[in-house]
Amino acid sequence: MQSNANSVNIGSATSDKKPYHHGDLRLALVENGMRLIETSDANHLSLREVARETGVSAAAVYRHFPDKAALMLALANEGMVRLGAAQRTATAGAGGGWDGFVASGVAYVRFAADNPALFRLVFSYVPPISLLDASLEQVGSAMRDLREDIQKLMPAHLTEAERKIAALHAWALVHGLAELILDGHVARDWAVIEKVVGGATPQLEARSSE
Amino acid sequence: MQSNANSVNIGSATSDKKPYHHGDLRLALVENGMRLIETSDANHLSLREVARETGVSAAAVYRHFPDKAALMLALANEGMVRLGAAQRTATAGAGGGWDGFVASGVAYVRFAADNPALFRLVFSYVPPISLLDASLEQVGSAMRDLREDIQKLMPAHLTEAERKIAALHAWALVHGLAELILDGHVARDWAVIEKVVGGATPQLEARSSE
DNA sequence: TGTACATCAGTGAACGCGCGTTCACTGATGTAC
DNA sequence: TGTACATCAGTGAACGCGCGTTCACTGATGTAC
Repeated sequence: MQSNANSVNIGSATSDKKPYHHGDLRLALVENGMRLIETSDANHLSLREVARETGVSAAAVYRHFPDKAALMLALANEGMVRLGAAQRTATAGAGGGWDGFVASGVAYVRFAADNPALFRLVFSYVPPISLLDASLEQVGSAMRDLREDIQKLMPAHLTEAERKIAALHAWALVHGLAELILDGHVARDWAVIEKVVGGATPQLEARSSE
Repeated sequence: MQSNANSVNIGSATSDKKPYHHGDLRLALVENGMRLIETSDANHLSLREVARETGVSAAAVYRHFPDKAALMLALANEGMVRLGAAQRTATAGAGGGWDGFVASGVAYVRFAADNPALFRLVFSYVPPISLLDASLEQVGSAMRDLREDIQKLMPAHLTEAERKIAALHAWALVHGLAELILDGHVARDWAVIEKVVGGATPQLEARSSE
């Protein structure tokens, strides 16, 4: 099945881009889109660019995706999956517990720093009108997994309400760090970032000394 | 000097937009730009749109700004100023101290929620290559003020290094909340947000119970 | 008070660009007889 | 084994769009004599 002989672009062989060989164009589009969005510094990815990179006409994309949003959603979904994987790897690597929790947070920030455009795509494309559309479901569920992963890592002695607040605090903290780094307001200083994510926050101290 | 009689667009009186009267077009552009960006839900503001809203040709903008980036920078600067003002008002309203600190953080989040496009413009347009350009200086300094305001509000008994970490923590926390709200991942539930910003974080508890 | 002139903030038409999307089409593939 | 045909994933040209920016221009304003 996976013969690599019958190239589609025999006619337009001038392109030096790696030509797409018959097989799964949908997959090739997503792969090339991911490569583009990992590489690119701009935070705008166009359908034509993905098609161009894949060595295929823009119209060909419409055989596999109803519109641009659907293509972007596929990329966002893949990004979401990778972000989750990076976090889980980090948690496991740190041996769980508090260190694992911190490692997971740092991994979140590092993922953003390493994949700026992808990170932004994930969070801007995931939940627009959310639950109605079926294709959004899988992305939505990846996002839900991420939230639940955070909650699972919370200290066990907290009440449900406390866990919710604490999880949101943790998420917002790493998300804010990520965004500030991407916008250039905060340096990629991992020693500092680890301290911020893992360190004690001043709030408790301030309260107790009030 | 501020005669309001000599309208510039006598010829094209078909427009029902409030016509621009001679005076300070630069100011009018910024004002209308601010109104547009406060209103708009999209996070893209075009030079032509601002000119249109002001009732003036797109080319007229170039009498007052060298290019689009300069216009956007002016808007970002104004946004920065307003954000700072909102925070200082909130701090003062809460009477300083810990409550003031929390109020300042909540004001930051609320400002973002109320002015999504403006908030994003501020943070994306402020620091690109930063210090080299003179017009960037004023925006840069407004940003510096904001950071210093945060640091000033930190508990006094911390060391310089601790303050730096703590300030970054606080900033990242509210910034992350803001972004997550703008992307629709977190609800505009101000009771919850106040708890997240003002509440004790789980980190310290987790560490002490480790 | 009147005339000649420089200044300069605006106009509006045009430019080239890249975009998302549509459309009639082509040519290879696989199946039915 | 050979022929007729349906399927369908691709092409490439075209569409309309809004954008940022440039350009020669116009017409009001203020000044010099």
